[in-house]
Formats: sequence, structure tokens, C-alpha cells
Amino acid sequence: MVTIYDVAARAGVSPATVSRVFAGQVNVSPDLAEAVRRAAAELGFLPNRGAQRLRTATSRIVAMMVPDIENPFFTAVTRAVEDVARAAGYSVMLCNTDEDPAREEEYLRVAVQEPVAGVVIAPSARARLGLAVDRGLPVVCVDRHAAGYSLDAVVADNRAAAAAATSLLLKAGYRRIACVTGPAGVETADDRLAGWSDALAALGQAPSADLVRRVPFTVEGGTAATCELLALAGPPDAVFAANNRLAAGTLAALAAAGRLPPATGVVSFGGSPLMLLAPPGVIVTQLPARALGLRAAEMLLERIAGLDGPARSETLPISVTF
Amino acid sequence: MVTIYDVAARAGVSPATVSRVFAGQVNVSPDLAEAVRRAAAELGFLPNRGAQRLRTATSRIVAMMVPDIENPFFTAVTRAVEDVARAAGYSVMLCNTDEDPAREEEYLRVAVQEPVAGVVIAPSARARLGLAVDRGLPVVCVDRHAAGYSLDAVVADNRAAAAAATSLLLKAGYRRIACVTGPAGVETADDRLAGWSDALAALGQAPSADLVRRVPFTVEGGTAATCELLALAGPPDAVFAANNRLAAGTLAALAAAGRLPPATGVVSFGGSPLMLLAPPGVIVTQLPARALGLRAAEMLLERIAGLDGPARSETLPISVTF
DNA sequence: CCTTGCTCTGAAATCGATTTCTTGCCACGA
DNA sequence: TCGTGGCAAGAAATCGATTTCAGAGCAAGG
Repeated sequence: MVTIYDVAARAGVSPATVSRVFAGQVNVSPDLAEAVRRAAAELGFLPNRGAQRLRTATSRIVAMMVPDIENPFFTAVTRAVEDVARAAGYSVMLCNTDEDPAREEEYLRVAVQEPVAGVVIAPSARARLGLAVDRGLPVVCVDRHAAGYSLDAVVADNRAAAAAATSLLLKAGYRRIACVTGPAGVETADDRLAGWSDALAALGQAPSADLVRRVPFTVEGGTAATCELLALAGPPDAVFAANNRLAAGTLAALAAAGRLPPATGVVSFGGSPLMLLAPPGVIVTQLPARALGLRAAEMLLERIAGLDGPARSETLPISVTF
Repeated sequence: MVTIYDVAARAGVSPATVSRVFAGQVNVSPDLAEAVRRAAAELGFLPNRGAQRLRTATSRIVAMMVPDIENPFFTAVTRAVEDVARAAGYSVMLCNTDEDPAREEEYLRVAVQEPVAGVVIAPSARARLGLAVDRGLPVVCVDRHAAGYSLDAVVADNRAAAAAATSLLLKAGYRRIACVTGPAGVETADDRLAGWSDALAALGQAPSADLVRRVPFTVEGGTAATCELLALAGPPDAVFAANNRLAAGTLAALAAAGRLPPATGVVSFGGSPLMLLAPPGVIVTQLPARALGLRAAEMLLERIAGLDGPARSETLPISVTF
């Protein structure tokens, strides 16, 4: 490895001068600076970030932790975070937590040890963030809040949008609307269920537990839940699917049963490339994935820059178009 | 930050002893080791990886560089890499290159500077990997080879599978089969085109340039190309779409034209959640994304462990089922 | 001509871990 | 009783950068 000492020797100066040149030549004569730059180029010198980090206790990496790297929603959020971070000179380290608090904690441990400059996280249901938070590592939540910690967060207005989407089904004439959502305790699952319930209540319907299914946020979960619902004595005439994966599963089940829209009404809460081929009539709400990521990254950069003060929580609207 | 010195002071030993305890207590008396461990736990000590890396010149991070983080194929590959790496005690830093050699090089620079232990990369068409390769950083290619570098690589048998899939269309009775593929110079795009060509040639058809479209590997590209093809004087009766994105675009265009399968034959080279809702008759080849990632990660770990020898290139079969 | 005050440079300390080298201690055998 | 071997533990060097501090050189002012 070629070090600052090699460059110094070749340029005939001291390591201190080399460091100064790379830091932004305050008080370095132009000719020496030029000599250093030439020597560095000839040797292919690249500063060792570990050493920099050790000395300055700052880092140019942010960690992004998502529960499911294969969900297009989270990849879109990630991409936005990456765009902001890169523009500010940071690299992004992406970590896949699988909704598993243990994995999450393990990655947080790495983030602390590395150390990274900050963390953007979509926390799992019972996330343990103490490792990072207690040490003052800046952490910003995206898409979900972290229960028990007061942290900056930027989320979508799931409840209102879920209600709006459900209302669209009602307006289209569907009356027995089922809700297929994620596990209890997962904030987005609960909020969307609440929105569905709100919409029914607004029309004087008592939301019936029969028509609610809680399954993992997966295609298989959606399929299984929808099959169960179809097999009921009084099957639903519409399904509110609380995320893009569930909606895919629901549509697959409906296709198998020959009851695709418009025979059955469907809401896909959150879009996905999948919906490109969805039958007409499916109501797709587009989540503000990019906006969430952008804002979360901005907040994180502010905290990294030293912003103090109480935790901020922002809620972005979701446009429910048809 | 709590350091090894703090722990040493609290346990009443020297920093050297603390280090030895954490390294795996060779020649440390059990009682001192216990004291060290207790002190470390009380203080919440976590070793600083930057310092470790600086001293030992080893790192527990591997970088994964993909051209499109939003493509489910690459996320599946990534997940496999992550699984292998994690099992071996490594964290994965995921980098999104956007098929842009400049971005790629920028990330490689970071990888070298950090330094990471190794890199798994799906290189862009004119990738410049010298930065990493010249310094002896282990690099393994996945899904594509890196032109001009002799590196370990694990790829899928695109040409054979493309031929097989095209043959299925021929066997189903389609006769004017178009090919929508990626930009010239992208290995997977070229190989799949070659396979398509092979299949036609095997039946005595001369592959006609009229029926070939080269567009970016995007949904929009697939839609545009397919619209063009449909507008031809002699439109195709089937389309071989060389990747999952293109296939989605093709299906969208066919849907708009009212010519969905089986009216038009379609091959989707590479699956995606999207195909769940594809009309019956679409031929989907499943790429061995997971196997590619697993093998690439294994190869990388071998190189990191010091394996020497010539570059290895492995080609995994693709099962073309219908 | 001497002092004062700059600017530019280098020597050396520093960050937090690992590792070599050395020393202290104890046990064992002669 | 003394020498030798071996283990346990500490002191100090080290990794590659940054940064403080001090010194050299030079110009301006009295």
C-alpha cells in the first residue's frame, strides 16, 4: 500500500505537507503542492480511510437498513437515500434486516464499530436500537417509527390513504370489503388496517373481524389469506391489500378462482411493477417512496452536521388516484 | 468512545491483555480474562474496526456492486451473496452503479480506500476495474465477465437458454419471432441475441435484422421496441424479450394493442414477480440468481483467504421450463 | 540594526487497536 | 542452591493519516 510517507519521500517534503495538500492546501506554496500532487499521481496514492477515520473520528459512510431488500418500495427509498448521500460525498452501506431485530442489532453493532456517520432505518416491529442511539450515533427512521425511542422519522400518511382507497371501493359499489394486512405490531400494517376500518365506519359499517387477515407481508401471505376469504360462507366482494406484495398474492388467488376485477374489487396499497399487468379496475395507491428517502437522508445529514434538538416526525401525504 | 485502554484500566490490566482476551485468550489466565470480560461488558466496549483494520490490514466487509438495485434479479443475487458473506462473518456494502463506468469506478475507489476485503461485481459494459485489480483487491464478476481483465466469474448460460426458449416458441408454431434485447456491448444482451439467432438458424430461418431491437434494459425500452415491431409492415407473431424488464414492457405494449398471448408468443428471459399475473402462454425462463450469488461469494471468500491461481470462469445452466 | 509578525514547513504526538519484545515469576531438575 | 525453561503480562512500536507546536525565513516598521 502506498502511503502518505511514500508520497512525501518522492516529493521531497514531509508527510504533514502531503496531508495539507490533500486537505485543501491552506498555507502550502503552489510549487510544493504541485510536486506533491505529481508524486501522488505517479504512485497512485489514495488516502487510507481507516486511518483518516481513526484520527478524525468522522466517516463518509451512512448505513441504510431495510427489512426487505427485494421489495421495490424499499429499493426505491434506498435509491433516494443514496442519491442524497452521494451528492454530499457519502457512500451508502445497505443492510437487509429481514424484519429480524437480531439481525438489525447485529448490523447496528457493525455500524457503531465501523463507525459509520449515521443510519437510516426502517425499523422492525420490536427494534432494539439502543446500541446505536445510546452512543449518540445519528439515526433517522423512515416509513416507520421506532417504538420506545425518540428519533427523527419520516413516514407516509398510511391511515388516511388507506381510508381514501377503501372509500373508492365503497364508491364503486363494493360492500363486503376484506382487509389483508401485515402482522400485528408492524406500524404500517396497523395503520392501514385502521384506515380501512375508518372508511367502513364512516359509512356506518361495523368492520368485521371475519374479513380481516393478518399474514406476513409476502405474496404467499396474500394468496393464502385471499383463498381463505374466498372460502368463507359469506365471501368478500372486494379486498383491501395493505401492501404491494399482498396485492400480488391476492390477484394471483383471484385469478385462480376466476374472480379477477371487476368481479372483485381490489386495492393495492403501494405500487409495484407488477401492477403494470394488473387487470383494469385495480386501485393502486402510489407510496411516496422517493420523497420518504430524500427527506430521511436530508434529516440524517442535518444530524450528522450537528443539528441538535428534539426528534422531528414528518408525515408525507399519499396520493390516492384511480 | 470507550477504548481498550478504558477497559484495561477498569480491569487493572494492560491494553495488551485486553486485546489478547478479545483475540481468543492464548496465554491469558482465566481470572484476568474474566475480569477483562466483565469490565468490557460494564463499559459497553466494542472494538473500533478502523483501528483493527489499520493495524491488521484486514477487513470484514465485502462490496457488492450491481448495475440496477431495483431489478429483482440483482436483489436476488445480492441476497445470496449476503447470506454467504454473513455466514463467514462479513458485512455486505451494496453499491448501485447504474451501468455507469464512472460511478462504478468511484465506488471501487471507496472500496480500495476503505479498504474492503473484496468485491463482487456485475460489471458495466466498459468497466474500468484497474483501480481495484491493480492493487490486488480480490474481485469476482457475477452475471457478466469484465472485458479486458482476467477475473473469476460466474455467469449463466444465456446463449443456450435463449436458444432453448426461442425453440419453444417455434415448437408452439410461431414463425416470425422478434428479439428485443439490451444495448450492444452488454454481454447478456449480446449472448441472448446470439441464442435467439441460433434457434432460428437451426430451423433454417435467417435471423432478420428487421426483427431485432436494441434498447435499454427497461420497461419503457420494451414497450417502445414492441410498439415499433407491431407497426412493421410484416409484424412478428412472437417476441423474445431478453430480460424481465423488457418482457414487462412488451406485455404492456401487447396488452395495449389487444394482442396478448396466445395471439402473440412471448418469452420473458428471466422471471420477476410481474410474471405472476402474466397471461397464460408466456414462456418464462428462471435465471439462477441465487446460485450465481452463492457461487460468486464463495469464490470471493476463497480469494480473500489467499487462494492463488488463474482466473476461473463458471457457467451455470438455466432451466427453461414452460 | 533589531524587533515584531507573518507565512510556510517539518517534527512529533495522536487516534485505538495489535503484536513484538522483554521481563518477572515459578517450577523443575541437577 | 543455582540454572534453565516456559508461561503470563506489560512496555512500547506499529499501522497511516491528521494536527499541534515549534522553528525557519522573510518583510516591514521603528
